[in-house]
Amino acid sequence: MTLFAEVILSLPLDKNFLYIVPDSQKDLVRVGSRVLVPFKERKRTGIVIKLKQRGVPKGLKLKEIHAVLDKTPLISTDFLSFTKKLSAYYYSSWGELLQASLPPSFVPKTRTTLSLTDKGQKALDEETLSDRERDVLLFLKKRPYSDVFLKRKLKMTSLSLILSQLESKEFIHVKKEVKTESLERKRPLRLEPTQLEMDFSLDEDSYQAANRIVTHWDGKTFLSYYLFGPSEKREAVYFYLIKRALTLRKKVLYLVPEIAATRSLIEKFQKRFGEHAALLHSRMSTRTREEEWSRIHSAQVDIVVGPRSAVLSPAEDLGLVIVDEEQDESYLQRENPSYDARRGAYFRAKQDRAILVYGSSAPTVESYHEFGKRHCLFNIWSGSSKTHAEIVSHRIERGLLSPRIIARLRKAIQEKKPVLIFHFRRGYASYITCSRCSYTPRCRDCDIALTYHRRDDRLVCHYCGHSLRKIYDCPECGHKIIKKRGLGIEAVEEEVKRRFPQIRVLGFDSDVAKRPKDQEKLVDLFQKNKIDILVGTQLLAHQQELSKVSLVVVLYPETVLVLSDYRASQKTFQSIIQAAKHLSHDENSELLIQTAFPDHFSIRSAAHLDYVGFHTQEIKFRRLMNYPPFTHMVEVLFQGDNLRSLAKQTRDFSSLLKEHSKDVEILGPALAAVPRLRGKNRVQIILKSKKRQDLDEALKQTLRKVRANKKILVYY
DNA sequence: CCGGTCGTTGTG
DNA sequence: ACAACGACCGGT
Repeated sequence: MTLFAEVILSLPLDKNFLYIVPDSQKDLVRVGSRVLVPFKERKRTGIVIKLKQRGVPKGLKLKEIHAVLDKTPLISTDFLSFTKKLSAYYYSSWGELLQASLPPSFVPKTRTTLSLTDKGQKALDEETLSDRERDVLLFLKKRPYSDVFLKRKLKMTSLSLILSQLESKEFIHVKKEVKTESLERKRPLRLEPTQLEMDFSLDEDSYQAANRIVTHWDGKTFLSYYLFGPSEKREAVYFYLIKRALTLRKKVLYLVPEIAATRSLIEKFQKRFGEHAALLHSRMSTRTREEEWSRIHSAQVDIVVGPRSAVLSPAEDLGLVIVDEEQDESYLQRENPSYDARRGAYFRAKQDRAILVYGSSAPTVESYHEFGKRHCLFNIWSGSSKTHAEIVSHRIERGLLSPRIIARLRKAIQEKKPVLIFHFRRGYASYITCSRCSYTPRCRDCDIALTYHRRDDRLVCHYCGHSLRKIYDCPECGHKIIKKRGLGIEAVEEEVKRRFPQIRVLGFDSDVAKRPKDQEKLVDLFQKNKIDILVGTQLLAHQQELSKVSLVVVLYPETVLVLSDYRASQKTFQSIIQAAKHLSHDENSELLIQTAFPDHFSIRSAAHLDYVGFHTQEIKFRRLMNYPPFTHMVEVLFQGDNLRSLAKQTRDFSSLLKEHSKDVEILGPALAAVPRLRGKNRVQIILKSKKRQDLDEALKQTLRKVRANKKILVYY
């Protein structure tokens, strides 16, 4: 009897591939093993998801598995089932998701190296080549290159054709090789038991919450909760629950926003849990990541801490899954394979029958609604500070900073108190424009006005990063370009310096401090009172270790509000709350919000730190407009060079959707919010439906029939 | 007629 | 995704 294996490969396809298991490999291969398989003249690594002896379609010339890479299955059936559910929910490819869960070196594939032969060398002298062949050979004259690099560098269409011709003429040598490294490179484990430094001083309501969770926790039932309260109190409850999980000998998964993957968090965990904890984050070296992965996989650690991708970590037997700062959008992966780690955490916890705990001081409207309805939401706000807040109505035409703000700044400076100013807009001006003909420089690839950055005197596209030197004369009419509109953080910094030349002001944004290390440095300077006023963007608001101040100024939070996004109000509210978090708890601390929309409910309720008030209003709007959580919402984004063919593609897609739809609202096709990005046009279709099942049905049927360059984003 | 581009199709 | 294949296109 022949044995066959269904193998899943990292391709953007909803498809498995069938291979013959050669007799020599029969005893080795298992479901969950990595296998090296021939695929289109190359070798790729796949995961075995099924082994069978029958049910093989006839007339298919199957290939044999080349090698089994694992002595024992690398991926458990639980993990397979979890990733499958996640990929189905987000219309992502299962194979790509599985690949994303593994360190890159664990997924070897054929690498092609091209080099010039002696014969090719001669051919170069004899001039019997086409222009393109010549270009390729000249490039390879320097040194051998990989085909991928050559393709990027030469930007030639049908390069593969040229290469195969050159190869058959023996002008180049093609070397194909697969590097399979051994996985046995584990860091030796320090076995000394760590003295866990844990302080469980829970106040009354935190204790109530923790206690209720623990009472219903039997180690074999999936249950989920929401902790609504300030971060310090949430953390105390988390640690209480972590201890509980550890006594039950269960593992813990602790998700934090991307931005929080800082040294301080790492230190906190290593101090508390020592070698029990593994940390994952995006800026880790490949080597460290492999080591941490192996430690988690071999159950050497009890707690895994990391950003969204940590939901794909190989921890087994989870007892507790924590998602802190649940409102944070960095949990949503927008690139393929797209997924939302928040719902990922749900699938994961359910799979392992673990306890799932979300937490935030400003929850998403969706979660607050859902958990409130189920009575699984704990409000642990009691005893929190009474901040004095003030909304200053001000139109920017009358100057960037209102007189009232300036007066407060002056007072703080006199009292030698540090101040934090937030303005959620990078650069000096979001666009510049000619005062005569209104010409505005735009990105050549993205259809977006270029932002002026004064620090390096350049115009920058905030979508693709393309930049050019500032232009002073209008290319249309020759007039001087002078108007600067949509003033950003650099303008605020300049204004503060101009008003208060004697004090130390510093900007804090991704342009000043891109790397976490530089951010830490600036935070440290502020900590040591070497800076009087920090002017920052969202990046500053997210800094965990910033010392508390008695004056926080938020400028024009409506910059977030104007986004054409159904979550704009929520984002506005949340960004103010983020900023207000840096206020000290004493009586005199003050939050000032300067805005041109003083009556907008998201700004009003944020000023009073009144989440419930905000939620009550926002949920009405969501219900009225059929937005999540009252509907499930999916965005299908099409990208292409040619707008006309895009239009046809999307119209066809839309009419197919309509054919298969039952109770699905279809919006569009319409130009996406960013109509052009990196030289590609973008058109989107939005789907909304009360029942996820209806939406699923329509989309699945349509996708079966259509193949186009598109990206699917599931919002809820 | 050929070299090159573009869209479609299959990958086991 | 990527490569292979066939239709089309524009210069000669």
